[in-house]
Amino acid sequence: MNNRIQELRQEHDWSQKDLARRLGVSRQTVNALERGRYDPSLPLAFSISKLFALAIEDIFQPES
Amino acid sequence: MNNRIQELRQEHDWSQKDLARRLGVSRQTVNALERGRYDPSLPLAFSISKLFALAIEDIFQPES
DNA sequence: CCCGTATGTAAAGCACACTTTACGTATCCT
DNA sequence: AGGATACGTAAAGTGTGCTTTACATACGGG
Repeated sequence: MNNRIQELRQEHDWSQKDLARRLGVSRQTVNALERGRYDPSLPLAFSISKLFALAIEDIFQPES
Repeated sequence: MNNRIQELRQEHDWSQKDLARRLGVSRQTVNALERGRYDPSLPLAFSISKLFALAIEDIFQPES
């Protein structure tokens, strides 16, 4: 699962810490998501989607 | 997180077992999702979304 | 009555999503 | 040089997503 989190975060000039705070998760979680270490839960994916005002499908793309 | 899985499955006249097979998960997983025992992983949410040809947002709605 | 199908649920186990604490490196500013 | 900020990562712990096996109930068709 690829995602555009880092790209979107940088467009907003937010640090990982800033984004983490806005999402209510730890900075390490944001880092892990950006680096593709794991996928977010569905609720967290919705939070990200709402924060960036984009559809989940516009932020996350399944591998194949 | 509410979802319309049962409704969509029934529209297609599929048993939980049928749906599970199409999604590549166990019947118990489909049952648990329909009954709201837990949310699917993001990859599984995408599989469901593709199977029913609907956006994730049209199948899953965050509680608040 | 029996059999097959559909559904709900439980227990045990594994992998992953996420946390806190902590440490390392790089960069920038004074 | 020193301090602040940003990022990457590791280890240990908790809870959840999903599996397999298994059992129970209900229904419909022979």
